[in-house]
Amino acid sequence: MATHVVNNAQKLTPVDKTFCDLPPAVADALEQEALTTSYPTGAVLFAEGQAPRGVFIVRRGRVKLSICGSDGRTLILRIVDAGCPLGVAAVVSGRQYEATAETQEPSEITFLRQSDLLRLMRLHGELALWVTQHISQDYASTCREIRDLILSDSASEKLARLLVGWLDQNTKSKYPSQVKLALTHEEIGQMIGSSRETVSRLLAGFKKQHLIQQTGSTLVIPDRVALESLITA
Amino acid sequence: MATHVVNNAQKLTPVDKTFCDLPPAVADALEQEALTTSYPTGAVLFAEGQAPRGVFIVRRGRVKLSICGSDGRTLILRIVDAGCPLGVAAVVSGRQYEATAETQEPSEITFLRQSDLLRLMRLHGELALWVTQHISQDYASTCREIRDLILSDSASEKLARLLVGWLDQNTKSKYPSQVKLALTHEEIGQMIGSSRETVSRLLAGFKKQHLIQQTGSTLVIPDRVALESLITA
DNA sequence: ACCGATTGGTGATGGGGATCACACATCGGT
DNA sequence: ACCGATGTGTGATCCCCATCACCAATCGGT
Repeated sequence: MATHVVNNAQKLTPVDKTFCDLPPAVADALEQEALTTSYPTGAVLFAEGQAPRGVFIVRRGRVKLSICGSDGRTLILRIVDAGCPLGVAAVVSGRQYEATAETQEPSEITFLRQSDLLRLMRLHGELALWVTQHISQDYASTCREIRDLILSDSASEKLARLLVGWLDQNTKSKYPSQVKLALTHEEIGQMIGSSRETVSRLLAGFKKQHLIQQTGSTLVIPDRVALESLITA
Repeated sequence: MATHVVNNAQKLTPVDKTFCDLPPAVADALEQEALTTSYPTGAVLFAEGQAPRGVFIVRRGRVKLSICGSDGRTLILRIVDAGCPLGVAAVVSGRQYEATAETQEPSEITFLRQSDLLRLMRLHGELALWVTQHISQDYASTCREIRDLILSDSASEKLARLLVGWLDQNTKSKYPSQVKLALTHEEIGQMIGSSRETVSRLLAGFKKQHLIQQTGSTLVIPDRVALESLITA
């Protein structure tokens, strides 16, 4: 694991992002009922198939959302950053959690019980709307995931798409063509539905074609367009 | 197409299912604003990528929900029966429709404009909740789809799972081990992410193993357990 | 009853990637 | 500085299934 860049960037407030884009009144109401806890790396917030207990809101850190098949193989749905709620759909619908949530670094996470969330949703229309928006967003991103993973389907295309996607999250950073590689090859494989070895080989190939350069855990993508040209292929 | 079983079962009311599980007051309000139309087979209600105009509620008939990849291949997300709303997530989030909706048989469909839905949601808390529930449901089913399609991944396993799924929708029918085959092999392929030929071969194989019998467009699955045993494999 | 169009069956072939098997690198702790 | 654990590089092999190529069967309309 090349991770553990333990955040030293934010020490202004105890918790940097307040409750996301929620109006202060609602945020306060949430804060009243909620419980914020620190978790170490590898903590499982909830597991696929469990009955919903409540929602978890990532305040600091990163959480891996994954599902696993009958044969034991794992697919990572997405990596969730601070500001995002987890398990909302399950809590609202009362069905079991659709995926497993596991911290990828030491994280601070706010928990809100199912009953409290539902009550507050009834009280605050904005909260209900916020919840609904987030679920739709998750739905949309899952649909994209399906399309990308099933209709591709060369592994190199999927990997290229993943890398380009990472670039897109970095547009505001100082070096927008750099990406911190916070995942093992195995995990990358679990994101694109292929094996560790294939990822290794593909990355090597990309380097040989000068599509990427790697120094330590930093990836540089000099020519984004070249990488994108693999995708339509 | 072996379809066109044009429903002769329900002629009691002009539209059988009223607005699903909605309380009458809300249903009436919807009916006020909504517009119900008859569509022929093959009509496209909305297409992946379009800006959301409103939601479509299937009152009678069946609608195919699909996405398509850059290479033109198609994946059918699910077949939607009467009583279900379509395009809700897109309308609520304001993002583009995530999939394409196309009628599979002559259908009656109620359309409700985006602005009207949002206004009514604000007025009727139950409606907002209903919407949210449906989106969560779609989200859950999409997650299942991902798991089944990516983590399987022998094609026979996927097909077996599909067949068993069809059985589950029939539990209340007179012959719970029979399934009306309303899809072409090509479409089945698009549901499990494989080719027409593979589906043909697999079905032939299943017949040879006496896992299924087919007469006309009726499938009989004599031993559900045997079929399920393919899934864990 | 005809004929074009859509659907279904089945062989042959090839390729992409999973899997197995090792060796090397790197990390983290005591 | 050592050593086990974890992650990475790369060859060899093999098998599933997409694809191509045809033909048979069935449907649907006039």
